[in-house]
Amino acid sequence: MAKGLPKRSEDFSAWYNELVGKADLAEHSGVKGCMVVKPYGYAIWENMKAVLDQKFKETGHQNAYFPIFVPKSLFEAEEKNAEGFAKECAIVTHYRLKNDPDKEGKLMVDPAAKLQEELIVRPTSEAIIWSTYKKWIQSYRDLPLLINQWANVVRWEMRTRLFLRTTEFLWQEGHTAHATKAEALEETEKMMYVYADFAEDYMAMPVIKGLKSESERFAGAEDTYCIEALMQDGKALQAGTSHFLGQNFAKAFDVKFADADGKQEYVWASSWGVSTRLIGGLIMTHSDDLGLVLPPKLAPIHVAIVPIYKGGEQLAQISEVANKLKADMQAKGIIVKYDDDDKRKPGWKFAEYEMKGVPVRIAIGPRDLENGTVEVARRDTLEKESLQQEDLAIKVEHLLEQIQINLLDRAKTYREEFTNVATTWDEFTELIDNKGGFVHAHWDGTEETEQKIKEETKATIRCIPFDQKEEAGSCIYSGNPSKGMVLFAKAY
RNA sequence: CGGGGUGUGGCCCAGUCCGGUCAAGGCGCCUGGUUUGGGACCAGGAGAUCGCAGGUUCGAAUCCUGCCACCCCGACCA
Repeated sequence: MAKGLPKRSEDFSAWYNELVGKADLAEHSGVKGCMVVKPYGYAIWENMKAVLDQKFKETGHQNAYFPIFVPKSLFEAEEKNAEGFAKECAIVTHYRLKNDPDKEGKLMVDPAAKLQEELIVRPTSEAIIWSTYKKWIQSYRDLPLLINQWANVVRWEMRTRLFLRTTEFLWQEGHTAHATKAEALEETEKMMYVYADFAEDYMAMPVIKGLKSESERFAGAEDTYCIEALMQDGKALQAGTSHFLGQNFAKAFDVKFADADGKQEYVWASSWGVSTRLIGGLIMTHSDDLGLVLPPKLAPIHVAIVPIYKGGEQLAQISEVANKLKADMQAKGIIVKYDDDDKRKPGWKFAEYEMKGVPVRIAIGPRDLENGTVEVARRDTLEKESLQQEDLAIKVEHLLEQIQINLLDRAKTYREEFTNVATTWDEFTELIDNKGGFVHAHWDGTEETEQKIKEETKATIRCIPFDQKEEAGSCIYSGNPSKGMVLFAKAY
């Protein structure tokens, strides 16, 4: 593993890219815009997935799986949704290759194997799912229908970045059907809270909950709820969205149900999703110039134990202590790696576990054998202290809790520092251009103004925060009346 | 889609302008030995049709033509 990372302060983008590689999270594949998620990175995703999956089930959802291909005729049924995604679709047109008569050993697309109807590789699954729901829903007794799917989707973006925006990515998408508007709205909001709780409690990533402006709304939605996080470079990251779809998809796919009075009604819908992008958010929220910093609740390894020894005999003595401590910690559900690999020196291992963001490192050497101690180093603050071996598992358990709390606190403090209010256009541009971060400002509510602000500053409305108070003001750009402030930032 | 790069052992890359012991170096890997409290060292060893296809030439990683792929910066988006 190579040494050192670029400094965040000098080139945040290069820092991020190199960190992803050096922490062994993912790498570029031979396929444009597509990544290989490596075991360590995938382990983080699995941890995220496990927690979210449980939360979805606790809120009454079931998992199912729908096809990756969407026939074009289904795809185009909900017009706005289709239009929104049309520019970034991969399309299957043929189903067979054959030997190329002109090029020995090469294959070509068999023109005889052209599909009658093209298949769209799902950029999202509303179409295929709602065409299925039509068959599943007849009566109010079939509602609510609460389904989640873990899947891959493809969006042919112009420009990609590992985890943050890849052509293919992993995500979950919830698709629910309800008898009433109120119920669908409640669901939409509920899932946004599930995401927000996950972001804060597990990722230690504070988020702002709010509503997207019309132009930022999901294609085909009536309303998009979102959680927005702030990265260390002052840019915002949309970390999750939950959409109230109204009856748009029900109407497009003719999904009606008989209510208790036998009257036919269109069902109400929501959809919501988070993706492997969360890993990008996790990285950019906590990590430092030494590498990844992971919150204990999502770290694949909680504790790495590094022996420091001279000769096999000493190693054996240390291993005895290490294995006992490891067993104690494991009994408390702490994931421990005892790294007695003789091919690496301690210094190398220290740097390696720092790069990989392991929350706690324990070193045990001859001094410790004598004193009955171990050296405990925490990744978040880089502090080291010597602790007695007695009750170490309990101490480490507490330490992991503290690290989890500290990471969230630190991220909150950072976000507070980089959240400001602008009352004039000058203040606004000054903040956006020079300081970065979130900027609260009055907006006249028009798409035109939103667009102009974006053109002139690159800042977009991240959301209309739920906890924003209603107050009369005047738009920082147009000077027209505003009903309240909204949240601006440059975004990923 | 514009702009800029890159493609050479598993990885990072030198060499390309100026064609000829040029396929160099570092990391990693294998063998042996010494080491081990912040990325060890010594000795020996294995590993490359220089992105692909043509062409020029006595001779091409190097020059010419065409193609392909990926990355980075923007516009578009999760």
